[in-house]
Amino acid sequence: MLSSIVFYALDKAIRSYRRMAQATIDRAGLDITIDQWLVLRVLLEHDDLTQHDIAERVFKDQASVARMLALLTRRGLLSAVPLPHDGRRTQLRVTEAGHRILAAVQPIVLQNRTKALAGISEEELAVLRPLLDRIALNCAPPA
Amino acid sequence: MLSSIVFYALDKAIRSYRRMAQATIDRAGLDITIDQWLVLRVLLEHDDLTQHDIAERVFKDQASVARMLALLTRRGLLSAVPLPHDGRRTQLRVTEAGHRILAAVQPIVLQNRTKALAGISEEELAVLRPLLDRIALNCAPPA
DNA sequence: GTAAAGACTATGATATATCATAAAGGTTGC
DNA sequence: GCAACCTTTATGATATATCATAGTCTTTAC
Repeated sequence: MLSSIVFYALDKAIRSYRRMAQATIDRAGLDITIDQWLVLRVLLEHDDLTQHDIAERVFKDQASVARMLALLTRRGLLSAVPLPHDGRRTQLRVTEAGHRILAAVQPIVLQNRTKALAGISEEELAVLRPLLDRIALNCAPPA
Repeated sequence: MLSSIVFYALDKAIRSYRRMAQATIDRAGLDITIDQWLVLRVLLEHDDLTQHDIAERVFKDQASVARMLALLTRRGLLSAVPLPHDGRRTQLRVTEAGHRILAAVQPIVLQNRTKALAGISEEELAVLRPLLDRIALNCAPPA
């Protein structure tokens, strides 16, 4: 049975969470995806990252990050100022509008996490985390 | 920290697995995605499902399933014969080529699972499963 | 029987995932 | 200085995710 396979349950859990999270953001009238939110959050704290660095932090592909940055910039949530010492790169800064939307999304995300973890104890979470890390590690490319 | 959040670890675990799994299939010279494989597997055992039924089983969207079915049919892995008693639907049957690719992928998938779960005990898995199910349930729409 | 309601599939629009690669800039070795 | 190499970004191609909706067919209510 499909349902007996742990990877199926894994996939289902994270997808359920993402759907629920996006729905709550949409319902709040906020025009941003959770992936965009994640990237914007990272940039809030580090404005000197390459696309590759960002991709590593959010565990995405550089190409995906490139397109998300372009989108965020087009939407005015991010500004890209050319860096003087490296003609390839830009300094990425969250704009005023970006800050506003981050602030608006933040409490929603916290609520979502609480909702998603309802009925799960700290001890159980403490078991869960290393297992997930182990799976990721087992599947990581040889480097 | 991003890394301290269980959902991040969840996302990373399943993505790592998917990347690894797809890489092993590609390396074996098999031209199929793991999502297509999943759908094909379901159809192997049930050829009388609607797209909605299939979507539920593989936890995807009906629209995604529609496109995957079109693709699988275009590639000759699936055949769609109109059903006499319902002009909207077709009977979906895995073709000979479909059977061959399923058979070729099967052992790879088993190896991948083993690899991904290396160092994780049965008891740990027994803890993991209900936690994942609980998260999915907590996030499920009100119905 | 027929009109309304419902079920099923297909598709448009937009976003993300992934690989591969092109294009441009930077660094190193000499 | 320059050639070879490396880094960074952008983009093409294809697949999937999601919502919304159109189009078709079936069922239900009456």
